[in-house]
Amino acid sequence: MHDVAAMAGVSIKTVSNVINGYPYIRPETKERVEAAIAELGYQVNISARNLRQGRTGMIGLAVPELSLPYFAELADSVIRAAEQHGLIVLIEQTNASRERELEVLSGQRRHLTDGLIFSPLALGTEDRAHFAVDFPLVLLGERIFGGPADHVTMSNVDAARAATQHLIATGRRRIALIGAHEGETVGSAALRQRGYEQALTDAGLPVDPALIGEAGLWHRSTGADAMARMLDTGTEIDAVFGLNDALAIGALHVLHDRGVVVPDEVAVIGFDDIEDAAYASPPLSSVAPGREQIAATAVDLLLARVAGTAPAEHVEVITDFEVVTRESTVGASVRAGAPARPVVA
Amino acid sequence: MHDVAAMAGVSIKTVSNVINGYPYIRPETKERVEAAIAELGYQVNISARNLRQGRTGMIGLAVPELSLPYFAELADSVIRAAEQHGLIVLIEQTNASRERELEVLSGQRRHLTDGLIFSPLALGTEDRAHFAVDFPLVLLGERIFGGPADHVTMSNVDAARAATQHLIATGRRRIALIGAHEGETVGSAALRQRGYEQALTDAGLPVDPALIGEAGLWHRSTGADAMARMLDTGTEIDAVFGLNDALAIGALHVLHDRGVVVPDEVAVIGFDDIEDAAYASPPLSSVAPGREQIAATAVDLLLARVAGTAPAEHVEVITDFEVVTRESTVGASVRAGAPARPVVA
DNA sequence: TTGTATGCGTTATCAG
DNA sequence: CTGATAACGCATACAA
Repeated sequence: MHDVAAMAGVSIKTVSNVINGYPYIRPETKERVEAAIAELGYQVNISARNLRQGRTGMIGLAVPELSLPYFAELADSVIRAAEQHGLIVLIEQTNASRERELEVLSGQRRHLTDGLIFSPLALGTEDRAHFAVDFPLVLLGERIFGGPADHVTMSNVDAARAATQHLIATGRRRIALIGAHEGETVGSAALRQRGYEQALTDAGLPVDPALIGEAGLWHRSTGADAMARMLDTGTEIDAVFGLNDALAIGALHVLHDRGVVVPDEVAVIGFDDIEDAAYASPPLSSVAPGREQIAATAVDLLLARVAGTAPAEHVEVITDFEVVTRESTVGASVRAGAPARPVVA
Repeated sequence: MHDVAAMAGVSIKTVSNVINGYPYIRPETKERVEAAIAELGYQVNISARNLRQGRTGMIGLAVPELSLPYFAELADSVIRAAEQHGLIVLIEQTNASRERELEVLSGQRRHLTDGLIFSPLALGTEDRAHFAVDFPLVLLGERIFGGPADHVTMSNVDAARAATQHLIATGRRRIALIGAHEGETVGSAALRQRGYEQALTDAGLPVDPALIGEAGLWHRSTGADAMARMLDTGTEIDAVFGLNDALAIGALHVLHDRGVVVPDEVAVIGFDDIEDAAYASPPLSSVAPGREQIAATAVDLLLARVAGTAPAEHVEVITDFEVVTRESTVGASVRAGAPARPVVA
């Protein structure tokens, strides 16, 4: 910067003014400075600027892991949304470990970012207090802990109910649930299960514990395991509701392996509508949570919090969802009478 | 830091010494300082440290997009590898756009990171000069441009040849290739196609242009399109080699849709061995490129470059690969005689 | 419209 | 072993 000032024959302050677009500056001066900048290939030292301004232009995004397609796609969307505001995203993987999630909140890296978008998975009710942090924080997912922070989510209960209703509407009666978390009451698993049970009850169907498959982590492998266990016990089913698409794809895998025809014998629906879903064999019906909308909203909310323009109380945003029907629930043989296009819930 | 020093009754420099693990420091002093740090909840200001040290503790990772599973999994691995060294990863998405890839190299964000791991896709031979940058850079993928930078890659040619040989070994003769880039000579597409052609020629089989399916972007959708086009022209095939798994999964999707039985009528193999592959229906054979090894090597190489301990000439690392056989090529009916476990190439 | 001087929070130098 | 003090590169209050 000194060199640039010297070359342009101005003071360092003027260089700063030019860089930051200060308006009251003589065109010819500006031109000279810009020429010098180009000539010297000068670039602002962001560390110095950060130190001086106290802001970093970076936001954190903490997710379980990028190898889970849903979070990869979410990260993609968040990065794009942040880019719109000239922000850089710094991704942290928690591996859904309680310890790592607490670390994220304790904010070792807090000084690196202006705020954090956090999708917690492992933290439970007992960790409620940890969410009351003194930096801008937006939570993704249901307002889990009576929320001492802003949060953005779709209604898990409503969406799960809609998915289950879709199965019921296509004639299914013995609907297995894959991905339950026994004993949990506030997480996505519990909420989605609640929606499932509501749909059954509303339709006058019983809630059969034999149809509830546990799966701690929502991976393809755990979905496959849960499906296999259920089939092994001889439980009779005509549909599967995977609490996310990875679970559903795992289930699909096992069904294929056992020679069960989808959807003729068993219909399958997932949740998240990751890109995989559309290309599964058969294509997987799912619930689309409006990923882009979630990402954009979260970034906006976080920025408002950073800028101090957000309301004092914590904000809660509920985003839209959509039940997307594909061959896994509405196969050729069943398709007659069913809508050919995605159904908006 | 001042406050901590005051509370502990020492100078600010001593606090710094304690934080940075300077050895020659009286235990009781250290203890006092640590108590003060805990008491005040003090955390170092990373921006200030960066400014002072000229290093940021962050490295950049530029990939096309995270919604492509291969790059999501790669990012996952790179983040883990970087973590081992106490580094933070900053992900940038190029969308495989030439413009964005050049931007990444022009280094607007250079001062934010100590170095860059870059997986280019759009840049071609004519951009060769842009890779000669004055900051630590490690390229992922084949040494594309006579490499004015370090790079880490597996041998695309060898791996593609091995994949094709596997198809030939299981009795396939009309092997379609999906994902070709017409006219390209240096990118992954060209190299993998070369391996495919070598395998055919070695086996005395003809290289039939009708079997080459173009697909610019390697997405599921483009793979599906290419497969559909080829089937529409009535080209006779008994196997498909997707130049990556997304393409192969797209192809699988179309085959399923047309009622073609995999692998009985047509065998399918992909490339990358993303997690999806194992859970496709049927499970997809693929080439595993040793993702973890690539990530770890790239990070190590970059750090050596940052530390200045790397050799003056540019380094080229070739990583291992493995042909993983699954049901899509070795179905129940064909499996007899074929190895039951992954074959190491 | 432009220049001067100061401090952001650290770490490094060099005495003591 | 510890302390005083000078940078690091920038943005801003204040002057001119």
